[in-house]
Amino acid sequence: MSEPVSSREPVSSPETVFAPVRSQTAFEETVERLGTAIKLGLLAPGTQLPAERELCRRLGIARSTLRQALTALSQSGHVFATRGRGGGTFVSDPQPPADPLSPEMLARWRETCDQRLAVELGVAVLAAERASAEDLAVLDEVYAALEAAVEDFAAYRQADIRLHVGLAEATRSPRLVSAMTEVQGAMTDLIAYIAHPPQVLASSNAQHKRLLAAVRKHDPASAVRAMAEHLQGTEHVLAGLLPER
Amino acid sequence: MSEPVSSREPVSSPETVFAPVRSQTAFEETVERLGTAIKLGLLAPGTQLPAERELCRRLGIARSTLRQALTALSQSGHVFATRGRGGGTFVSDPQPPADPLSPEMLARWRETCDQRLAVELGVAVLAAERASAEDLAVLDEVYAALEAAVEDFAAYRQADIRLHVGLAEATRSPRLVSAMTEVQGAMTDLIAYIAHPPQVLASSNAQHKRLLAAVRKHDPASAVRAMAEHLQGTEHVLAGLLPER
DNA sequence: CTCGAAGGACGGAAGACCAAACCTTTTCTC
DNA sequence: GAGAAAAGGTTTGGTCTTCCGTCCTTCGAG
Repeated sequence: MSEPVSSREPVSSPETVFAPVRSQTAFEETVERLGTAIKLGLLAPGTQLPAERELCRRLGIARSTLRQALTALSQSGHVFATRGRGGGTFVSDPQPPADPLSPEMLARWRETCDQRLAVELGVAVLAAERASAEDLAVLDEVYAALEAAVEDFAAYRQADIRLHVGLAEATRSPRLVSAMTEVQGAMTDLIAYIAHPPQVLASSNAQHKRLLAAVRKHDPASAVRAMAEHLQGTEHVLAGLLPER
Repeated sequence: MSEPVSSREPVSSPETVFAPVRSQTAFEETVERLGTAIKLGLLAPGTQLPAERELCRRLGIARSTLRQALTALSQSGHVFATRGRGGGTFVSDPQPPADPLSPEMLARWRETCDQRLAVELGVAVLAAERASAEDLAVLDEVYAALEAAVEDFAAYRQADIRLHVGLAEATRSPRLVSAMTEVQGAMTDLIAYIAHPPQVLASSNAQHKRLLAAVRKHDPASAVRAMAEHLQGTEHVLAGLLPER
């Protein structure tokens, strides 16, 4: 080497590189996955889960591990199981009350919003590029449910999640779908205890409407604008109620 | 129940909910983390890693587990270790040639681009909102290195990564930083074997310039536009050379 | 020459996960 | 009504990963 290369010092961020490596166990991840799917209503109350022997095969884990997770979810009241032929594991109805959100969750709320911003903007662009007619038909249905639910926050949030997850599915990108469900799960924990008067939900719906219109026109730029505005709404609400940083 | 509720059927996507749960071991995750940090140049050749006893503490894993990872990285030629006082583990210089990308990686290249789109758009918006004067100074430096490297793809790619990771750091959101490094690692694998003539790099730099200008003006909308255009460039190149789906 | 800091090696304990059975309960079918 | 079938519930044993602690080896600084 004739000459020292310009920048050989560590340019940045060994903090991120050497940050703790958190290895979630299969048990934990299963509880998380099924739990959020239930909390988000992706698995509606009353739904029957696949039989244990098939579910563990689909999840790629041992049956004993799956049973650990199901036992945990059953003890927390999210599912219940009945024995015998025709039995099975079912999503509880009604669901148990949400547990209070953890302090560390609350401390990192802005990071959660940042993550959501990324996922939602990406989804907005790709959904606008790729949504098919069938996708749009489904989304229109969900939007109708959304308009019908401005008076009932629980139902509204339910439909809201279905809309956003539906958009993610329209991108045909499994990773974005799971990223969306994950981030919506985190957002639900944050949003749960915040009052949402009907007029807020109505204005939120106006944004939904413009978002869907942009997707229908296959106009990614407009979709991004509508989505960004939509997200800013909830972020401002949170910023007003939660401690900064 | 007096009346069946409107939509109680599973609305969508049990496929995603019941998708296989991959449980990465601590060993694998450590190899991944350190390996990509090295491949991306976040840990430059010649850099000394922290001592094993400290590094395992920072990573939150046992020393034996860390040593497994270091042994793997040493056998693949990415690092080497010297014993005795003043010794340590160092990033190799030069680095071993990149191994050919796996077929499953190649098959999912579009998903990787989708993920990148989300991360980069989110970073573009938040960096435009939050970048400080110091952040911009660093980014300007990196941009200068970028302009000086249009003739040398390896150096260019190196600086390119530093720019994008630098933007992520400007968001002050650790999750976005790690998401960025992860996705850049995946992109590097895809990009490695594709010819990049100087004029392509130059036009790419024009987009970088507009991106930085938008960030400097704290104009998220422009930043998103510049970033989107920038990403489309590489995506079109890949689409031309890689099999669809 | 000695001390200390670094990598290197071993061995046991604990826990997560898996695999393959077998048991119990319930219901459907003949 | 008897039995088959389908579901959850239980037990056992084994493998693999990870952790923890201890000790060894090397070699530069003082």
